[in-house]
Amino acid sequence: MKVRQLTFRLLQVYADVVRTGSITATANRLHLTQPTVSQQLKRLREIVGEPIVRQVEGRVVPTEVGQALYQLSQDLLSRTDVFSQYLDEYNRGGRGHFSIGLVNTAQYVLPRLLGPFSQANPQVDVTVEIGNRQQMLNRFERHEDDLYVFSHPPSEANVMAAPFLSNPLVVVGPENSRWANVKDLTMESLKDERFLLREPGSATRHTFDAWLYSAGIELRATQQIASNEAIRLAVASGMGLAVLSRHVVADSPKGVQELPLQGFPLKSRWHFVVRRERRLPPAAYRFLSFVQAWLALEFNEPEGELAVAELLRTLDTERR
Amino acid sequence: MKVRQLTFRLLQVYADVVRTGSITATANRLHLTQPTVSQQLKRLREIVGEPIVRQVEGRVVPTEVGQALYQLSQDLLSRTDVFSQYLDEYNRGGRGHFSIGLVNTAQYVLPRLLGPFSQANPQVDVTVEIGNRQQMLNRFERHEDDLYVFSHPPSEANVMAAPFLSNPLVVVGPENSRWANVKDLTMESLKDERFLLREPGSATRHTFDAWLYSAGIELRATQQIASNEAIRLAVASGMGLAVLSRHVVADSPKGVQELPLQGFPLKSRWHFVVRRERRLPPAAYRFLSFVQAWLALEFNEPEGELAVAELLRTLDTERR
DNA sequence: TATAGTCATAGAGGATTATCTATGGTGTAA
DNA sequence: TTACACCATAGATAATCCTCTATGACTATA
Repeated sequence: MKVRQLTFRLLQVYADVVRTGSITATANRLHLTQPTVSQQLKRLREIVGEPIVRQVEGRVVPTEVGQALYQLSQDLLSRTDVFSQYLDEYNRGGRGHFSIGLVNTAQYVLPRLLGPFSQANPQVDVTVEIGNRQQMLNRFERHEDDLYVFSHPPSEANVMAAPFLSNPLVVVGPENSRWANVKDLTMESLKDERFLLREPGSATRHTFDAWLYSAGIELRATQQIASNEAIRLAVASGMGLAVLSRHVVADSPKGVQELPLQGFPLKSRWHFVVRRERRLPPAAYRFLSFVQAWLALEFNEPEGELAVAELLRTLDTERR
Repeated sequence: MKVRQLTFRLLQVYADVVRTGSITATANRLHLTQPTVSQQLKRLREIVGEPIVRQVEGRVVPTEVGQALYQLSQDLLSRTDVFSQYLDEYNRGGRGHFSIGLVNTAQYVLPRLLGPFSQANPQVDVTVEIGNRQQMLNRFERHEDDLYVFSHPPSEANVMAAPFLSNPLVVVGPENSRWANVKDLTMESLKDERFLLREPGSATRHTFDAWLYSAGIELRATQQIASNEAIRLAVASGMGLAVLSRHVVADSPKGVQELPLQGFPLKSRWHFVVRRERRLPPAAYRFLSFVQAWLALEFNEPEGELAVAELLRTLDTERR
């Protein structure tokens, strides 16, 4: 058999001829003329190298080989159909895979979005990558993920960012800290306190450093700890103060409390970041849509909802 | 997905690209140029409507959709391959089906050919139709079978017949018949005996009738019985004499014996009969080849072997 | 035995495909 | 950085395919 020349079209036509038992009927059903169908059959016979139909009492009936061919056709066509359905589902975003890269702090919030999404879309497989800002930037450079969450989006051309959720940075101290009820508390008063800081690659650290710099303040004592969670525990045990995302504290606030420092909370927002040139997997698109709806319902973040909507609109116009 | 335009060739090329991870390598393996393969991929992508490969560190790797497509390709190609193998086997005659129509007497001999053949070709499915001459002629007219065995082939144009086995018709009487040892026994002596005859549609009857007519003899008493077996039993129980194929008697000779009548045995031969315009199934062809060999080995019928060889040769030249 | 329906074949057009050579871009590795 | 390997694109050509109309052959039914 000359497999190379075999076409799915031929199989489709052939299968219909076998079903209807008539060349003319198939021609009508498929909006072709009768000679066209005849010729398709002829070509298929040449490909197979063997007669596949013959006429019996005015009906077109498959030969023995033809029957085997018919079964093959049905088999192949239905499998192709399954794939086609998979494709549709994939394009609808209800199936498939995407990966999302998170900066550390975002891991305290994103599960609240990813959880419901996965529940609603069990066929979607999400890979979550977590690291500090610098690590995520590296992944971003290498195009390793489909979607990123940054506090400060990399300022590159062809990058789109949607600030979807506020990420207030607050100063925290241990429970019953002596600064807790001080009025008009300023950084000046705290500069002799020991501050527990994230490592330099971290976004939280970066933001705080920038603020300190612009305020012209230099800290006396600092200690570097690479995990928000470790910092929270250290603060609780009285090792010092720290600047953390309010979400980190809100998540399990035991042993620490927010201090009412002037100028705080520092405002920052998490951004969804995507590359313009990279085609976003439909599942990721669907996730963004999901987030948009969820923001309004659960997070009361109308601005974020708008930003995501805008992002989706841009993605829409870019992919066709 | 545009299934209509999908080709097996495209899938073959694509599958090879995925396996090798290189367009150039595939081009070499398939004896194509690199741009050709590139374009095939492009076309396949257009058919699928989705990117199917991308480049990662110099290698061509399938996307998520591409992986699903690869699996599909493997699946479809291997199934097609199975069909292709079936086709080969079918053409070799080692697989498939044919039907053979036998006149009654032949059923005493043909099992000795069909049995070994089926044993040697377990994948071949044979339908055996049995009837008297007239019934077989009807089937023959309607093209109902692939192959026939007649004593007297229908004299039609486009019919080929190969006399493959002698079918001597003998006169039989009961064991210890008083005619058994008579010298120079003639029909004249027997014309008062009762003869048990097959029905008029039967070939045996027809041959005997013709012989009687040419010999100018008319029988006194006859009785018609539609089965060779029943006739044999009736003869054994002394109801009369009969003309039967020697094969019928040889098969289980109890209670009857051949009478040494002058002019007997009447010579006749069984013929394989096929229509010229009908393409013989390869399995039937293989059966004829088998018979040819078997005739020499087991039946000592060199003439038959030659006739079958001649038939096969003609069939060979007619089908290409 | 007409007649209507069904299929095969011939001929022709335009569209699509398969394949090539030549060339340019891009990323990898020395 | 340079060189090389690899892939994409453009342009061209011959083959093939798809589809049509026209027509002839066969078959079953009225």
